Amino acid sequence: MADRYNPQEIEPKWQQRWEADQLYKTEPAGDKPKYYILDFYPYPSGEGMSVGHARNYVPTDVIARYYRMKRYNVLHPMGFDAFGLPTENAAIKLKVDPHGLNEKYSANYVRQYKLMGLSYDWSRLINSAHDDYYKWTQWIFIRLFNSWYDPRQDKATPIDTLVAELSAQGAQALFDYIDGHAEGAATANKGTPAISAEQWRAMSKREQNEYLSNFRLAFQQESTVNWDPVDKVVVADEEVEGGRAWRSGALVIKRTIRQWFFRIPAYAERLINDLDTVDWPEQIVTMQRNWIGKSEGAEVEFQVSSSEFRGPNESSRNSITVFTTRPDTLWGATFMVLSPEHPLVSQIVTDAQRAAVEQYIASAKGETDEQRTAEGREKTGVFTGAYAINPVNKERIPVWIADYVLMGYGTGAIMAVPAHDQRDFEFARKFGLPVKVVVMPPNRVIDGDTLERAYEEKQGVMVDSGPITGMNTGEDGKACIRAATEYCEEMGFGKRRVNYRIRPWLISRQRYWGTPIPIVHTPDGPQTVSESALPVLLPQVKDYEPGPNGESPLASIPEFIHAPNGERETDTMATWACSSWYYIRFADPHNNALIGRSEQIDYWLPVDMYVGGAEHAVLHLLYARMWTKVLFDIGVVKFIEPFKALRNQGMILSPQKQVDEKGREFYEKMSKSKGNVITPDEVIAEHGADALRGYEMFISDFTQTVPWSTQGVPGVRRWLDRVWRIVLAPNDDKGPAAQVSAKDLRRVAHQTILRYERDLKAFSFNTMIAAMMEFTNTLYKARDAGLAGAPEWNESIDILVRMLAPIAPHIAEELWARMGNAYSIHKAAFPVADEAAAKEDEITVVVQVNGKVRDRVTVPASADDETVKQAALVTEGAKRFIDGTTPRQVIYVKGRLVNIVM
RNA sequence: GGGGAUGUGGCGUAACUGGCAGCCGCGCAUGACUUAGGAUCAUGUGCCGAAAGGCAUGUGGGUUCAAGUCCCACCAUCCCCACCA
Repeated sequence: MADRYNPQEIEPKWQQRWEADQLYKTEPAGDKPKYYILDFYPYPSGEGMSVGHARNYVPTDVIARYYRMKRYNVLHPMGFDAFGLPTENAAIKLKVDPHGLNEKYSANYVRQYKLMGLSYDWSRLINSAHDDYYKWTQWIFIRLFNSWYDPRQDKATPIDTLVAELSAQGAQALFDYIDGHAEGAATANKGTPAISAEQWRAMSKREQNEYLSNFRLAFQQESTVNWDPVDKVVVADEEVEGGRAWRSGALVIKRTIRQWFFRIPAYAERLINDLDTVDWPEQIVTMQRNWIGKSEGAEVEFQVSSSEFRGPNESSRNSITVFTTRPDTLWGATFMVLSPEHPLVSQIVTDAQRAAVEQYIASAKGETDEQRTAEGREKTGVFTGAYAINPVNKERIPVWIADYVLMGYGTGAIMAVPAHDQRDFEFARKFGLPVKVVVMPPNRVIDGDTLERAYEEKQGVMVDSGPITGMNTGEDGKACIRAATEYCEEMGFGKRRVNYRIRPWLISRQRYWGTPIPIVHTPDGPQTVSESALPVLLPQVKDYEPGPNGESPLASIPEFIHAPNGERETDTMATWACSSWYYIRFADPHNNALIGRSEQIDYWLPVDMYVGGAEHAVLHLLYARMWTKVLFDIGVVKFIEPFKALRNQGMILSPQKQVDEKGREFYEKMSKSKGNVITPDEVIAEHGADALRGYEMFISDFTQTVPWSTQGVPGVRRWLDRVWRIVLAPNDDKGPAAQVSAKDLRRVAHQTILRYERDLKAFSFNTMIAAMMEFTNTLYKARDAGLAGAPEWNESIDILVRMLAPIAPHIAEELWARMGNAYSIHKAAFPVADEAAAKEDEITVVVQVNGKVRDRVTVPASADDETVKQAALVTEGAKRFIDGTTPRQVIYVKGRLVNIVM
């Protein structure tokens, strides 16, 4: 009798041996086919990992191990997203250095990973807070700063090319091109003037730099941003949820500060189009598309009526440009609305309305996003006193300001068509403005009573609409929109325009624990630190608290600020910057001279399989895609999408069932504060890493959110125990005799290989484990049939243990050794399925009468259709129902069933 | 308001192209072996019914020889976006 399966004994033993032998060290780049499988690198928290974190690490490890056994050259690395507020806040609270905390937390993560038997190549470990890493984050920042997006080449280009163009011919040709191309607007900041070459040359260096920042891919701009009063830091739009900051949960307030941005809108079109080239979950692709928010429509220019205009400069002609997706409803525009922040407001407001307008602007500024967008909130706004002329029908319409028009979208101004837009309608009703119907739904007369919900009608016939009167909007309404746009273009007051919802990516943070921005502010404007001077090191500080007015802690260190040519930038980069390129660094992680040798990058990238949580759908995954495209444009990488395939794992919840106030059952997330965290450490201590790994895969469909079950791990442990016994002691504890032939056993073995590989590639890990359990059960039956020791038996055991190796690497290694094989099973080949052996030679066909199962019949797999039908017709179950009559129809579904229709 | 997902035994789930609903596991029941069992082995386990049989995949319709799967309507839950013109 063999000794018992004891994971506590064999797991540490093999883990030490593997580490000593560097068993999982990546092979050098070469001609072998490669497979790069990557987990979202984690932020290492002081709490360590829960069993929920292992939900993706285990399956990716299984895949990595599988591809190694399939003789691929596999890159499976790990790193840490170490910068950021949680560590910094912990450091402030504990009054310690965040550098030290980072090392401590990361080391604990590494310990836990090793405990789980994960096969990362630890020689490639990276940490985004180490200066040999953030040096290259700074290097990319410099490239962004020194680039702009040339719409004529449709790519990022050195800023010097723009400087040369400006001094030679000015910006007019560039802006003519942008105006003529509906998609080109995101190249420059809104309102950038088209200066002449003379004007450019007359500018001071500082003014020139100021002008160029309208084009740079990394630029600083005064801007109203979300301010988190608890963490004392600005947060990006993407980090605000329901008016509250993502991390601290504090209500954000608006603040106007100079901030650094990346010009991600310039890449909007490519970020949408290239989604067609990736194998990602449909849901994530949709979310990215919605986030980028492409809208096609038109820009239309409205002249401000001169008779009412009493601005400081009587002779200037003001006009308001609006963006609309419904130019066909232009004839129904009965007023205009500007955003309170619109620069034209102060110029067009009449003296009589000035006080009211200024008061409104002031109160709008003081509001939080939550107040502004609260559910059911009534529209607010103020009349400016000015009027505009609707260019299509020359009607004089009033110009209002209201906070429901956002400065950040479109032109910050709209034409209001209350008959066909809900928001405009609500506004018109509140302030008694006229409503004019221009799209008449079929079979319906719109009068005062039915006006209320007229905007819900999407189709109809155009009325009172000049040249498009009488046109039918049709199925999609595109024809009228096209006709109206063409009319505007002919008449010269409008043009086709594509608009994107996505805003510049806010990247600067007024905090200590981040990558310093490699910029020096000189009298001539901001300049990048020279590449040879990188990295700009994060200095040691005594106090990590941000200043009372939100200054970075770095601002209080004179030695840091001082640079030969000016003052250093004291903001740091948000961690999104670090994570936007780390997957590239793994190709050549310790190169101090280059971001990575191109032969390494070209061999390993892009990532073949990227696995992590769906919560990063529009944050990290969008930013990383933009950086990849910039690096592609400037020739650093040769791929346009960083992650060929993406999969999202579901969350694991606490096993304790809760009941809400309505009596409904639910499960909570695991969290330290709720005291319901289950750690891999405790599970491994009791049942071993292999059982934990097995259950992480078996628990549910990979993408599903599911509560942990404390009963589940022992169930898998029991299976491993059964594997242990059937391999090492097949003749102990025999059951009653069973009917399994050697051929049957061999067939199941080879069928299991096929199922295993199919399920693994489909991320169907739960059914993959189920297939392995079934195979194990078959082996027990085969033992009871007296097959132990037969050649087919030995082959099956060999197959079983090899297939077990990716799932449960420790027990597989131990069994492999005890079977007398040479170390290591993880260097052995994966079994190859014999398709012929996997084929059934008999099939059992279900016999249905009128769709109900009445019998079943077993026939040779080679039997032809007629033979099977005849066999079915003469079964006892069928005969009882046929009862001498002739069936109307007999349907045979190959290998599955015969349906006799009476 | 817009977009998306999900709904199957007591529980986690499975079901390939429209073809036997419930694989695998948990739990439970009975038995065996045991000084003992939170070990192991065997058998059973959707519901109703003694059985024959009938009923079952959120609800109601439809298509089909055949529907968990396709179509229509509805209900419930969850996620994302949201005064985005």
